[in-house]
Amino acid sequence: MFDEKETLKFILNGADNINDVDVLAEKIREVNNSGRYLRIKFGMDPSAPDIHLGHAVALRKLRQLQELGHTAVVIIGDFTGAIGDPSGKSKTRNQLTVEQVRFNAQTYLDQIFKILDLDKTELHYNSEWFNKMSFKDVINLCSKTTVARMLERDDFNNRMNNHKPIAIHEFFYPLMQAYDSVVVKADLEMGGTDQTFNILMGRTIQKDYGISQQVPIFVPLLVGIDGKEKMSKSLGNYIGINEDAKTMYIKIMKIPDDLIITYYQLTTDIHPDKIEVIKKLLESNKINPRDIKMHLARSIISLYHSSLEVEEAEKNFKVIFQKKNADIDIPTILYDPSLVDENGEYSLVDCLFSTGKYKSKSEIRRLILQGAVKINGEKNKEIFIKLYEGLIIQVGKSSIFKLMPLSKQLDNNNSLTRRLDFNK
RNA sequence: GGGGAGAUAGCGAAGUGGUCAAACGCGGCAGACUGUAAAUCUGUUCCUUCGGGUUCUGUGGUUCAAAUCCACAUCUCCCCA
Repeated sequence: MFDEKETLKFILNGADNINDVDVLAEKIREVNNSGRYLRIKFGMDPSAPDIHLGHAVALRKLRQLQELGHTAVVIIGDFTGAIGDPSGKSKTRNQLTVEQVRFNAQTYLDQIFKILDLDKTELHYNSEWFNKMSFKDVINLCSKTTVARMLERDDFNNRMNNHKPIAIHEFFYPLMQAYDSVVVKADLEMGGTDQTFNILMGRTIQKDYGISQQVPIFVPLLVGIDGKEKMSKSLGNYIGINEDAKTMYIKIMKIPDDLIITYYQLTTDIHPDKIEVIKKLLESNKINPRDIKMHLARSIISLYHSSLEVEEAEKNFKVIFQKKNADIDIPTILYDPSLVDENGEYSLVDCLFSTGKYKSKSEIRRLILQGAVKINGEKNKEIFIKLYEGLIIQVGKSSIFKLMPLSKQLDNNNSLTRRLDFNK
C-alpha cells in the first residue's frame, strides 16, 4: 500500500487547476486497493534530440512519483516518431528516417535518466508492437473512432478551416499513441496540455480493448525564454538540460520577470512554501528582480551541473553583462600566427567564423559594422585587427572569446571544443 | 473522374517582361536606453575574396531581357461526381 495523499499532492503540485482531482483520486484508490503501485505512462516523440526544461517539468514530476514507489512507463515513440505528432501543428510534420529516430532515441535516453530513476522505469519502444501489426489490425484500430471525432481536435479543425492540408497518416498518430496505452496497461498517462486529445483517445481505445481506463495527468506547458510561446527547440526559445552551465545561466536571465515564479514552480525542486516567500519578496519591490532571477538560475543549473560550474556560470554572466572583472574560463578561438599579413593583422571575420557559431561571414561582417564587437572591452568596427594571444573578443551581449595561437592547441584541447552557443 | 485556383526569402504577403536581391508586416539579430528582462527609438536581415555570384516549387522553352510569358512535371486548396 502506498500513500495516496502524498501521491496526489505530488501529481497536483503546480498543476492543480488543469486536472480533475476527483477522478484522479478515485483511480489512485482503485489501484492502491488492488495492492500494487501506479503505472504512469509517459511517451516521448524523438523528433529532436535535445531535452529541455519544458520536457523536464513532466520528468521531474515522474521522478517524484517514483520516489513514492510508482513505476514510470516510458515509451520512446520510435515508430510514431516517423509519423510526427500533429499536436498543435499548423502543418504536416516532416517524417524522420529510421536512423534519425534511432539516433535521437539514444540521446533522449542519456538525458532522461539524468532525471528519472532507472530502476523504477519500464522502457519501451513502440515499434515493439507496431512492427508486428498486420494491416487488418490497423484497420481494426481505425474503426474505433470517427473522422468527426478527429476533426474535433483544435489543430485539425484549424487546418480544415484554413484550407491547409491534413494528410491521412496524421490521423493515425492519436490512435497509435492510444494503442500504446492498451499495450502497457497504463493507469495514468502524463503529458502536456497539448496532449489532451491524444491522452483521452487512450481512454477510449482502452475501453474498446476491454482494459481499465487510464486517467490523464496534465502538466502545464512551460513558456519559453521569449515569454510568449511554449518552450520548444524549433522556436529557439528553449533551455536544454544538456547545455553547459554558462549558456543556461544567460538564457535563464533572459526570461521575462513575470515568469520567475512559474519557473520556480515548474523547473526547480524548491519547496512550494519557500516559493511563496520568494513571490512575496518579488511583489514587495524591495529586491531587484534580477537578483531573484540569479538565484533562480543557480537553483535550476545546480540540478544539472556541479556547484563549481554554477559558480563559473555566474561569474561569466557578471563579466559579460555587469562588466566586472573576474578570472573566468573563456572559450578559446585558435588562430594560425603564420596567417597574419605584413602589418600583423588578420581578418576578424575569418577569426570569428572559425568558431562555427555564425552561419555566414556576411552575418559577422554585419555584426562588426553595427558595433556589436568589442575587442578588450573597446568597441571595434575594423575588419582587420592585430591578433595576439589573450585578446578578448566580445560579440553582442552573449558571446565572449579569447584568442590563442594554434601552437598551443595541444595544451588546450578542452576549451577548444567548448563554445558558447546561446541562440540555437 | 470533371472543372477552377494557387506555390515568392524563417513566416505572412505584394509584385504580372527590364528601374527586382524582390515593397510591406511579423519574427530574428545588433545599437542606444536600462535593473537581467520588457517597453521605446534606430539600424540590419541570400552569399561574397566586395569585383561580383546564386534566388521567386522543378525541368525545358520564348525573348536582347523572365518571379512575371509558354509547355510539361510535382505538390496544395476549392467546387462537382
